[in-house]
Amino acid sequence: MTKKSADPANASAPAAGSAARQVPMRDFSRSLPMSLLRAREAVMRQFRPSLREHGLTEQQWRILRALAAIEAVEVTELARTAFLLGPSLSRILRDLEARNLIERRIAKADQRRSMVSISKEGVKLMASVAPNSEAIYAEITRRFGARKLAELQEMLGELEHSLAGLGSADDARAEE
Amino acid sequence: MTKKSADPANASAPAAGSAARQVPMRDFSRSLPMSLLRAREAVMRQFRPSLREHGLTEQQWRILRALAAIEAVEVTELARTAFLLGPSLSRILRDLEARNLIERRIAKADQRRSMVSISKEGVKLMASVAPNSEAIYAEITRRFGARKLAELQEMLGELEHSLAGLGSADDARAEE
DNA sequence: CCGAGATACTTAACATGTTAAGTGAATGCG
DNA sequence: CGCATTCACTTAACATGTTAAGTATCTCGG
Repeated sequence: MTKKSADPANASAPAAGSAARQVPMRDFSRSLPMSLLRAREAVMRQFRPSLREHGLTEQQWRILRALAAIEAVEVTELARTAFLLGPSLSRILRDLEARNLIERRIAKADQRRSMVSISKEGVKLMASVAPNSEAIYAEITRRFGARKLAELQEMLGELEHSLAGLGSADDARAEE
Repeated sequence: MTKKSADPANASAPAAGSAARQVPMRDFSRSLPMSLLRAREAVMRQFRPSLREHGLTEQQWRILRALAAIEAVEVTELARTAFLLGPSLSRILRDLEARNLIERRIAKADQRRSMVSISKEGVKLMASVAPNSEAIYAEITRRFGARKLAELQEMLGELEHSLAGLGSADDARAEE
């Protein structure tokens, strides 16, 4: 495990065509999406092993947490809360229901909607996971600093807000 | 757009088996992983349509960008640069090679390693995508503010750094 | 009433994330 | 030299992300 071939820092000879040089791009490792991806991965890396011990994925855990705070929700509303796309949620709910961690019933007023709620078993599972999860979060907070953490989340919220309504709604360009 | 706000006619009866609200945790929507996820999604939502028009996924684009800066890399090194796991990279490289966007050859000194490089077609494709991509990035920067963006990325880097070496190496707790 | 359009999901299809196992090639050590 | 280890990937298997269709239900104008 010595050095990995060359050092890519300098040199940077764009090889074949000069097309790449005509459109110079930022150092890709410093792009915002990459920064966000790496930071999130660094955080999730802490939680995954604990969740895995309880047979839960990150998304399943998100759903249970979202359900724990309310009586029942429609699937669409749950998708927004847990930040999952409909198809993902649909699959996960099917599995969680098969494991008896959640319950569903059709809304009486509207046969299209189904109301989802956490089951007693789901609550028990949560109770066995939550302490560990909270401890990990506390350690992260301790390492990074509570104040900085709040600042970071504030900035993330602002970023999200400043991009709201750019590409989310179809801009109806009629450009085809 | 009928409002779905409060109680949709069924008045959400206290529900016989409702087990919610028994495991107190932080408001889950304010957790760090969720903040990071939402922020990243808000950003990527801007890029995906453009990439899609060129038949590229986000990950494929990351790989091409990483390759554009160098002559050739080993797969393992590329995985680190593009922040992809081995198996994902393996599949994507197979597809990119089939599309003639990259090239591969076995390293002479070590038959296990394969050196990957971008092809001329790959460079051409990049040249057709990069301007649009840069424009989007510029717009994001404009909206959020260049200084704040730099600050944010600084903090993300610190977060990543402060968590380095927590759960990455197996802690061999022997706690079971 | 009725049928066109909107809603609330669900399925399908393809691509990636994630972990575990497999394969072939180098290395190190007795 | 022989062979167990380690390495550098690749496959496999399952779960989710992402977009497009499909299905049943509801709403509303005529």
